[in-house]
Amino acid sequence: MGIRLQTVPEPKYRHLKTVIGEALDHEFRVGEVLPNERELAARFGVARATLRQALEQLELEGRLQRRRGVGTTVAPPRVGVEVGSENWPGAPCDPWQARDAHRALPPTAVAELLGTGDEPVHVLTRVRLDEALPVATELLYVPAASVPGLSAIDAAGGAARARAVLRELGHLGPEGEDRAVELGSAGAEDARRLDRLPGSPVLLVTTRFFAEGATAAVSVATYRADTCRLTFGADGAGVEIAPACQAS
Amino acid sequence: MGIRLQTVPEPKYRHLKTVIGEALDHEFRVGEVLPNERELAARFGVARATLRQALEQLELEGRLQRRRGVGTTVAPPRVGVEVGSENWPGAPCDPWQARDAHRALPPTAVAELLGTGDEPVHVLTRVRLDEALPVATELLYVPAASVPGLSAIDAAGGAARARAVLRELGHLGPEGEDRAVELGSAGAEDARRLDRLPGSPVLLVTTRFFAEGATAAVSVATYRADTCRLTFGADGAGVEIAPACQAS
DNA sequence: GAGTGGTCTAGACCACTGA
DNA sequence: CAGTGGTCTAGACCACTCA
Repeated sequence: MGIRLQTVPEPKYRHLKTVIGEALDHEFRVGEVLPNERELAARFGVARATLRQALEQLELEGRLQRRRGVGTTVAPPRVGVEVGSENWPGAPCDPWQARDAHRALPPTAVAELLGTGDEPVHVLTRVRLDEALPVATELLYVPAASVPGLSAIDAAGGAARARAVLRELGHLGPEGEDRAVELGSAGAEDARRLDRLPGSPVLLVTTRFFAEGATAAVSVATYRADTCRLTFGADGAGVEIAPACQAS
Repeated sequence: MGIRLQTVPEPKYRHLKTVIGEALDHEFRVGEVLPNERELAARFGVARATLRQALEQLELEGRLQRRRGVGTTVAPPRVGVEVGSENWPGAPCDPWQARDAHRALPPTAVAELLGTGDEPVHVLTRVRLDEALPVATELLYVPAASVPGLSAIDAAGGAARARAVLRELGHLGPEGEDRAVELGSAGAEDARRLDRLPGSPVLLVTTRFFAEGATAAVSVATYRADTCRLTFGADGAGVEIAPACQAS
């Protein structure tokens, strides 16, 4: 029989994806709105569910943006977000904005990384913006031992306390960090903060910060997978690194 | 009206996801097969499509594994794959296996990174295995200028030629690298090599390798998002890095 | 209130796996 | 071959946005 090039016909939704994808490249501009789903489905002669399967994949790839009640628009290229040489929490260039702080027991997975048994830790909630749009949310777990200068029970709550913890963290001698990236889906809380629906795909970045021979903090950051490209700066010579951090 | 805690009921599929997710934690072991989709849908009193929405998200999170003709099984924890201190292509610890090599025009995006205008480059196809299972595929683009020792038109094809290119690359003086991670979906080719369906979510890792003041090569690697957690080794003191690479 | 995408149903048939 | 997940249909209603 020779080589089997196309034993089985390509599923409709995949063909649709190709066709629409090409149309996006040639016939649409960034921000332009597509015809609505019922219209598109009719035009291609498929059920709406089938069309949606194609649109979902294009959205996953960051080519489309869909918003309930509004419509489907052509997405801009993903923004590069520097993660690799992310600054130590509390350092002047730290791109995160503190929102809140409280004390709580970390999830067991985090507790293991921190090596603090059943002790409660500081939990900071932070947000990372790009052009005023949220691109990530973060939970930063800081053991009490990492911020000895902080009065154990401080009445200051919320953002003010968060900044106090960060200030103390900034005084430690950074010794490096450790990172893992994996795919996840946004929980209800994260989805709200990222202005997405729960279940949207996100990139989960877990970072361990080391100082003075111990794990000083663990960060679990949730980046919008549709709009973000995580970048890890060059660690060699001859290449420009982001220059000085700008005040903002 | 006070605080609105639950204005709208949670969608069924999301509730299903929670319920099944908890069941996975408590009542199933890794590798165990779940009842089939029709059975589960009936048991939960929902349409099969609704059930599938829940299963899809659980699969996205790496908690389930579904295979046509076989069934749905509980997935093992994701494997950590070291990416950060990935060795220079052709170095002795390089975790990739060369499969093929040919000369071709790179995609325009890659051509821009390489800075080789319209010139064809070497394109190596490589695979990365973990425990004998493929976790990633890669296209490595190597400009002719990076491998001057290679006879321009060498009759040796396939894996042999790929190894020749890598050998030459290994002679360069590495000056660092540059990396970006984003979400994508597997193309037909990648899907086949990764033993997944086309369109499955993947982590796209684009790496620039620098040597002698120029971009020596660009790698576009496609990691299975369901089974992989990309790790970026510590760059500080006091933390163990992967020891010597074992011959394999 | 009109129009959008999001959820859901109850079917059907197909492609693939493994016994 | 029987049983699995994958694709597809033609509807329906809901939640949300914005004029």
